[in-house]
Amino acid sequence: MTAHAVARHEFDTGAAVRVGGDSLTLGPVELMGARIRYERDAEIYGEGEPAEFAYKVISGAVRTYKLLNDGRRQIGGFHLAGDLFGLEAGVEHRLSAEAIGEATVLVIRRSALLGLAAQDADAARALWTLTAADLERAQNHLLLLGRKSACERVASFLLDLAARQPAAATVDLPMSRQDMADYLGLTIETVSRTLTQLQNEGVIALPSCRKVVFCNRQALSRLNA
Amino acid sequence: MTAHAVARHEFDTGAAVRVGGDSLTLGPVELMGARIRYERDAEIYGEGEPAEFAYKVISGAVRTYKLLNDGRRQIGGFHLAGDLFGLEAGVEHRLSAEAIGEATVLVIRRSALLGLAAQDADAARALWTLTAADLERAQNHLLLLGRKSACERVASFLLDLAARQPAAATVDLPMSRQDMADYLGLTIETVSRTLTQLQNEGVIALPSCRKVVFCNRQALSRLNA
DNA sequence: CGATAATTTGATTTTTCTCAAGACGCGTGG
DNA sequence: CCACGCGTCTTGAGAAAAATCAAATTATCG
Repeated sequence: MTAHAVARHEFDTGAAVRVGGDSLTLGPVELMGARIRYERDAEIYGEGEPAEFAYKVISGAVRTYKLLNDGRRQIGGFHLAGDLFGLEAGVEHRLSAEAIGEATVLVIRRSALLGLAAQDADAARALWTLTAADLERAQNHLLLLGRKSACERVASFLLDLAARQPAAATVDLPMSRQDMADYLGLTIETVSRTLTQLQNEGVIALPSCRKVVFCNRQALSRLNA
Repeated sequence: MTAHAVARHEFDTGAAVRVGGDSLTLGPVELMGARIRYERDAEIYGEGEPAEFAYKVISGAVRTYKLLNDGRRQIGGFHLAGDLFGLEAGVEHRLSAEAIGEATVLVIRRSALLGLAAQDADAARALWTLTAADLERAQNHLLLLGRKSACERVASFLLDLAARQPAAATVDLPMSRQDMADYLGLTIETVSRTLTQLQNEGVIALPSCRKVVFCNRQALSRLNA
């Protein structure tokens, strides 16, 4: 597939729209979006709001989540540089989104995507495929929350994060223990204790609380079940 | 929307394809599928198998699930009469599917749907929307598994099931306690105890272990959080 | 350097799981 | 029609996992 096809049909707008660079001519102009910078914990959109835009992380990280009426939170996913989020088939956002630390995102008008999909079958297929990828992630997450132990959840999480980060030496945790807990269906104390336990077992090292080094990836994979 | 539009664009093949009847002329012929009957616990497809078909439940119920290597099971969803399942954007099934009790399903060739989507933007949009609906269900399920108590999980489950069943008087449980447990991320004992507890509190009645009567729907809704 | 927030650790409680036994339901065959 | 056997469901007691409450330690930021 050509670079142009990628830009048009997989909405890899990061490649198409090297905003700040000089390649604005690549990709259809409708896909251009403004770059927006959000500060730590800033809301990007709320659950139930009209889904006027989809987003792509340029730098930083974003969490999407749902709340129960008493404030309990379930984080659906963490979105790192290059990840798309907030794309909806329906008219409203089904989760809320917030910046974790400072984050820059590219904003893409949903109507532009819909218009493109109405014209171009490959584009429509690409939108479907993006949503299907979200679904697959959610289904794996269900297995984690429904059937894995705390230790297995943490191990799965670390491996997943590592697989998504280019730099392989040490994994960076852009999110707090609370965020991890709310993603893993645990408490911060359990997350912390589990990390400590993995460290004591020599499976990982924690040079700082936001950095993880894999000392025994095989042991982690076994825990991944 | 006309009946024809429904058939073409929402893949409501049950309406279009009254197989065994005489209305075979309704709807595009590609959407026709064979009716297949599965017996109790029969596998319809397995995780990782090529997704040659999508399915629609005609009668009975179907469970879709994932397994961990040691046999732990997470049920992703229960599919009742009228529900579509097994539709994939990618080339393989991401969960396994089995009949719960005896079930009849309509089989729809995936290539027919893809072909239609390639021709017809509305059809393509409908496929996307179906996958998005699955995603929404999965996201609500994540909140349930990650953050709700056993009692809240059971209450949510019963309300969800009731909302999907036409007959409002008593809710029918087509699945075993084990199936419920594997959907709710609990054990059969906890499910059973929770149902008993709700009965003792006067919130539900259990005329038989597969039937539930709501005695206090408001109390259930409160538990739904 | 100090204040504040985040993380870790400890003690205890709660929830849910596990193991075990008994009850119930259902189909089969006498 | 009833007895039996088998699978499912319920109930109980105890154990385990994770949550909660609390305090101490460490990191972060001005």
